[in-house]
Amino acid sequence: MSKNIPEKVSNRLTLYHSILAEYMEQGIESISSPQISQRLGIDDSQVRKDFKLLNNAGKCRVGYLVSELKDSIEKTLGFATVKDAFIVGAGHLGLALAKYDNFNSYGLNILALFDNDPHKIDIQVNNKQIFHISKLPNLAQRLNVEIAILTVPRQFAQQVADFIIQSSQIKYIWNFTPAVLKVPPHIKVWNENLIASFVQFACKDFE
Amino acid sequence: MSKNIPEKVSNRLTLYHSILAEYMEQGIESISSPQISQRLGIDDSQVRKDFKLLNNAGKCRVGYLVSELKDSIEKTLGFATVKDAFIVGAGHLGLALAKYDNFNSYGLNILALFDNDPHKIDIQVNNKQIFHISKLPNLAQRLNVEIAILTVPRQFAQQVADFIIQSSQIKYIWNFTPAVLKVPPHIKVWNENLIASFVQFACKDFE
DNA sequence: AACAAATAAAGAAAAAAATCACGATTTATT
DNA sequence: AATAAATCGTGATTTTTTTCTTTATTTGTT
Repeated sequence: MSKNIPEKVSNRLTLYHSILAEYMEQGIESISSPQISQRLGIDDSQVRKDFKLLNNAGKCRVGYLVSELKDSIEKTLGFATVKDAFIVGAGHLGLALAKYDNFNSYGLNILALFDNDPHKIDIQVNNKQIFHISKLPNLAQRLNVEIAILTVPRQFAQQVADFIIQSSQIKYIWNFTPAVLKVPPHIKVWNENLIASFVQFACKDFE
Repeated sequence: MSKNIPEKVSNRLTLYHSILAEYMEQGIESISSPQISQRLGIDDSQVRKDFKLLNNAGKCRVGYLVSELKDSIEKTLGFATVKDAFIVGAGHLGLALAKYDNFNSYGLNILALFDNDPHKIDIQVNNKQIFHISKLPNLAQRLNVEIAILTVPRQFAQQVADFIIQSSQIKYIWNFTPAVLKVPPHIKVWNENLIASFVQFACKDFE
């Protein structure tokens, strides 16, 4: 479905999507590639190339239809395909993600949180319950969950990853810890590397 | 200093750095490119090419010296150059970042947090105080802070950005909100786009 | 001492991504 | 009606990034 969209393109598509949502709210019906490119500081032909992948034709001198374009992006990026996930680690970051501004409308459905701190157990966050980590394998199986969002402190990252990998059917780990996890080949890890992100930010723009 | 390192490379360098820190802790003195490449699931010649940018020679049949390599990465990515920053928005995400596992050792020094909720004012988080947002312009000037880390809810993102841009000397915004900010050309925004990140994760690995 | 295996180094080739350039089309303006 | 301006679409070009290939070096083994 969205397999053939390169990473960089899908990154830009989500930014376009956000701008389009804004235009929708304001009742603006069309948008041009230069408008978008200026907002994002990129080349306008880049924007058109990206839109071409969506098979969404624009109109000369007018631009693209906001609602059509927005729908196309949602279809292409699979926002309608719901993927269930658990958050592992109910610290500030875990709670922030549990409350994150409509992850749901992007296809990510967070079902529950897990932690090992007894004080946190059974608390509800944004309608999601916090369970003890020992309940994870059982619940993952019953609810058929394959994605874990790892938000524990760095020093526990590997052991918690080991635990969920060997005791449950979790196959995908979205890793928010700075640790580079060691995992078997059938487990896919996506590193949300905030340090790297900051370094890129810093390298790109400072003199 | 690190201007000429491409984004992708600096991203990988931080991952290498994390692995190297782990090797250091374990007292392992040398590391080979295949070891690293296997851990990260990338090509080994890629690793060597990256290291070549660091001007750090390896030794055939042995590999690279862990400590030398780690130092080189730190120098190249400017971890020693401290950049002061404010966190704007003391919600869960803001607090998570304020407590984040040694941002400091990567050159990011968070001085304080800001919020508009009276209940949060004057609380200390990880030795950093939370101030009312109205104090930001003054403090930014006195402390000479040019970086704001924006962690407010999406619906307030633009107005808060407008406020800090026009009332203070903030020049760089690390934007953790899903909003695509409208800013004047002299302001640099770096989007930490969690939605995009998830989409890439989802597109890359699911069938 | 000779040989085999692992690895770095470096250049070549391939692939991917971004930018440029220009023709075609549409809308607005004179 | 003619002209101008804005914008799309797209092929060509350039740049960047990744992968492949080969050679040389080092270490361990027979």
